[in-house]
Amino acid sequence: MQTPTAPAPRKAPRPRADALRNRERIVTAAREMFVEHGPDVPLDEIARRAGVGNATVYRNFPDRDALVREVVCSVMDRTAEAAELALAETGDAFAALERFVHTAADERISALCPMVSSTFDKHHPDLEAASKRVERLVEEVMGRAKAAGQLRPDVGVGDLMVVVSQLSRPPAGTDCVRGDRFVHRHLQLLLDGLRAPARSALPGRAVSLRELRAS
Amino acid sequence: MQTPTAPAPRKAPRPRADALRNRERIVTAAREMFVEHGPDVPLDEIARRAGVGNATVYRNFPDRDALVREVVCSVMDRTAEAAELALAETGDAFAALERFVHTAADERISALCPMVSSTFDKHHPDLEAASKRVERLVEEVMGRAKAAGQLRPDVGVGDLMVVVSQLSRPPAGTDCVRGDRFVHRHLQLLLDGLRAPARSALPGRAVSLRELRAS
DNA sequence: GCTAAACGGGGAGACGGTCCCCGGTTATTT
DNA sequence: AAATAACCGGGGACCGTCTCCCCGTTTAGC
Repeated sequence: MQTPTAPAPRKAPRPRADALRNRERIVTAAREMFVEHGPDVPLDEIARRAGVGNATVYRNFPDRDALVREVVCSVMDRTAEAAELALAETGDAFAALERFVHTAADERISALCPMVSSTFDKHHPDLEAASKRVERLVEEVMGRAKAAGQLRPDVGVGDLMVVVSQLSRPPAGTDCVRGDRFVHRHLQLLLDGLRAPARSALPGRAVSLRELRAS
Repeated sequence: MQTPTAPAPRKAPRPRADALRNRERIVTAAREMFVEHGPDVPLDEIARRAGVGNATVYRNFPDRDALVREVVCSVMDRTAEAAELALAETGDAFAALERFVHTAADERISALCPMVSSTFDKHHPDLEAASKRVERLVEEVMGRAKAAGQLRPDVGVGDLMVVVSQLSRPPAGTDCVRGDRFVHRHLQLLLDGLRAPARSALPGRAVSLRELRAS
């Protein structure tokens, strides 16, 4: 009774193609909406933006947290890919870091703000995996720039993630069609501040991703 | 029938002392709540945080916009005072700028984010007055640092206000007791990026406060 | 072409925010 | 110190909105 073509060991009726496509569209829409309107945006509006019926959202995700988690994980993956792309740049190490920062902003890294929220399970396995991967890759990007004496040594992965998130986030209450007119400008300011040699001493200590999760 | 002691020209029954105190407490509470939870936070919670009954809020402010406007104006005044304080510093011009930035963050400058919101009357006279004052003073602080060759010339008042607001704003969805542990650290990074000579060219143009208001 | 899975719109139920009412309290006046 | 008027604060009604289910219709996959 085994269908040799389908590797379905048990109860794996592979979902329909349009179902997968819709799920993807929902995650994409949710990412944008979370960035623009915060994590409390009505699910019905996410559905509308995704071009699907509201029921499709509720079918795919048992509750809001599940959707938030999926969005956060997907953004982490995108961020990780941005880091890998930057690492492929074999030339100037700081240029690689710059590329990573600007790309991460475009990939809506600020959508993982809910990660530090109180009502959010930070210990979900998917999440910890994605988190580890990002931290390792970004650490690598930053490490190279530090080793080349181009990046100040007193900043951590957490510092970078928070600052880029904050700078690329749309201002509160904005119905931001404004887009990212200023974002890359301001990111560039930050990057100039990150260059070695440091022009001043920072208060506090370099922060890691782990410290960020520990609310 | 004139009471010579009270300079009440017409219908100016000076409000009771506790009424004024309560009004002030409400504005203070609202500032914190707007910063932490955005401009849509329930008015009842603002009342709770202020330690007054909800009716007192609705009595003092005809609608939400009135309260928001008052908060924005008060924060602008605080920011202006921070700038004046910085200008009093007759020594190093860039040190004055640094002092201003850190103080503005502590004074909750990010509470004037709603100013760029769509549903907000940007042409109210009180607001324009406060706005003018802030722009003039910050322009002066930055001008001095530029003249001294310490501040890169390709940044405007708008750039500074936006960046400081964004960096000092609590991450979305945070019930932020986290406080500003990292804020001053990250502001310092920014300040290092602001120093002359510029380490890179910024995309776009220097932005003024006016451009910011023009949604 | 058949079947079962997925879709989408409409609507019931519940939750939460806004705003008013009114009995009690407190500051001010003489 | 007593009178008076303004102010306070909690409770509750109204209303908009979000959530989530139901069911007739559509569409992918065999």
